[in-house]
Order: sequence, then C-alpha cells, then structure tokens
Amino acid sequence: MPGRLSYELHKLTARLDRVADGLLREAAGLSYARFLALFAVRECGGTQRDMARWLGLSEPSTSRMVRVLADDGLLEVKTLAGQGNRRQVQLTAKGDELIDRCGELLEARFEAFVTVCGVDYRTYQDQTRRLLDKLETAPTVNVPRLEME
Amino acid sequence: MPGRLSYELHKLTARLDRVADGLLREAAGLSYARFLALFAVRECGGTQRDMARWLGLSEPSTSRMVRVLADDGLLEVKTLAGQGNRRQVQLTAKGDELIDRCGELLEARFEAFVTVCGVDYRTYQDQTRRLLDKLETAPTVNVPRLEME
DNA sequence: CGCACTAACTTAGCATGCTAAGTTAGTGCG
DNA sequence: CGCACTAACTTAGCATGCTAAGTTAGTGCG
Repeated sequence: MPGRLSYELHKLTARLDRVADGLLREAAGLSYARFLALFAVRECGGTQRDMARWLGLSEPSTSRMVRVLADDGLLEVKTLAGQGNRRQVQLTAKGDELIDRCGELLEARFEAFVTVCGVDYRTYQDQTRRLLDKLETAPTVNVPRLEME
Repeated sequence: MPGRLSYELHKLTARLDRVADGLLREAAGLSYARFLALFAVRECGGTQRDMARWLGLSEPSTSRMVRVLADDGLLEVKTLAGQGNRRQVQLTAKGDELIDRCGELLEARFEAFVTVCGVDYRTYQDQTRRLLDKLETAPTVNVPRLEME
C-alpha cells in the first residue's frame, strides 16, 4: 500500500504532538505550543521576529504568544532604545527552570518510544533532517514549492 | 547534536502541512484539513464518528467540518431511520472528483520531493508506520503514554 | 525640518484543533 | 407505558495557527 507517506507523517506528528501536549500539561501545566515558544527564546535569544523565524510561525502568532507567556511570568520583554521598534525577549528564572525540566522529560520519553518501536533513532533523524533542510532552503520561503515536476 | 528528533519531526510536518495547504488552496480552493476530511469519507464510508476515528480528531471538530463541507456541496449527510441518532456521510459527485485530483497532486509532489532529498521512500515509510502503529495500539486511547520508563 | 521609506510589532478577524456539557434516537426492564 | 441507560451528534467557548491591514521607531534625502 504505497502512496500514503505524506498522510502517515501528518498523522504521526499530530498524535505525537498531542501526546507531548498531554505530558507537558500534566507535568508542568504548559501546552506544547507554549513550551516550544519558551524553547525558542533560549535558542535564538533575540527579538520576537527571531523567535517567529526559529519557530516557523508568523509574527502575529508569535506576538500573541509572547504576551501570554509574559503575563504568566515566564518571560520578559524589554524595549531597546535607539534600535527601532524592537523587543528583546528573555526567559525569567521561572521560565528557564520550566524549560529545563520539560525538555528533558519530552526527549527522554520520545527517545525511549522510538527505540521500543524498533526504529533507529539516528537513521530516522538523519532522514527527517534531509527533508527539513530541503524545505528550509527552498527557493520561495513563504510557499516553498517542493520544487520539482 | 542529538536529542532533537521530536522537535524536528514536529517542524518538518508543520512545514509540509503548510505546503500541502498552499498547493491545495491554489489548485482547488480547499484547505488541507478539508481535503483530509473528504478523504476520510471515502476511506471509512461510515458515520461521522467513524470519520472522527479515522482522522484522529474529536467528534465536535468532525461535526463542524462535516457541516461546512456539506454547505459547500462536497458531501451529503443522511439520517438513517431506526438506527439511533446516526448520520450517514457520503461524497457528492463534485466532492468525489475533487478528492481524486487533489490526492494525486499531493502524493505525486511529495514522492518526488522525498526522492530529490535522497531519502528512500519505502524505508522512511516503514519507520514512520512503526511509530504510528505503536501509538494507535497504545493502552490508553485518549492519552497514550508512550508506555515506557 | 519634514516626507518617504523600512523594520518590527500589533490588531482584527477567520479556520480549525480541543474539552465540557447538552440533545436526540433507540433499547430494555419493571 | 415510562424511566434509566447508551450511542451519536451538537453547542459553547477557549487556544493557537493564519493573512491583511494598521502602528511605531529610526533613517535619510531635499
């Protein structure tokens, strides 16, 4: 039964995301989307626009997420005078600690799960990265065309 | 740089879903979510509940989607007398034709993309399925636990 | 100065995922 | 019959993705 990979990948990730969401909500009262946003702050350490790029989300989505996370005391937003209409985003101590715990929890669980399924982590990761890299470097950024035919 | 596969998989699929969404909107004025819902009708050929199960979505989400697709004339909903509060969902001719076109477009593009990236379609599909199968048969259906530790 | 331009962020409003709670149609036992 | 129970669907309202259009802070040229 060939010809279903695109759908199977979609379905797998949808399920995994929901599992991750459930785990995080139970362990830390945090949605997966919020976890990723906090993670992005640490990874990119820059402005909201940098976060949006790292997350692969639109700027409005990121803007709203930053606000709710700041309201929850997980990150702080500073205005940098003399640098245009720019916001510097930083994790608070509380946010930083939360990310450590959650990141470890998620990846440990996922790694064990992959292994239990009899899939080689490195191989699957390598293949996933090849696809991802191609998409990231695709000619059109907003609507990459999968460039072929 | 190990320990990122869960995130990379999430990101890859998020991108692919958006590409698929863009392609379908342009080619047929249909979102990816709507495409999948129509596809589910053909695959499961049953009630809304069957659709929801096949799609891996909640019943309320499916219920709303069925309504908008029916409003667009892509499917029909029939009440079956004497069988409880049940709805039989069927594709209209218009919906059926649309699915054919869209399904072919998507998978052809995706298959070519995978190949261009130097990833073996069958291998990647096999690994993806192992993970998916495990999740589907997990003990708890609503919040599968990745069962280990 | 002041007007045009740019970069970064926000606002408004839609699409579609969810859970909790409500409704509807049948079944079955006293 | 009628009340309890079940299965399937719907309603209400939130979370978070998007695009289009608006705002804000700086830069630079006449």
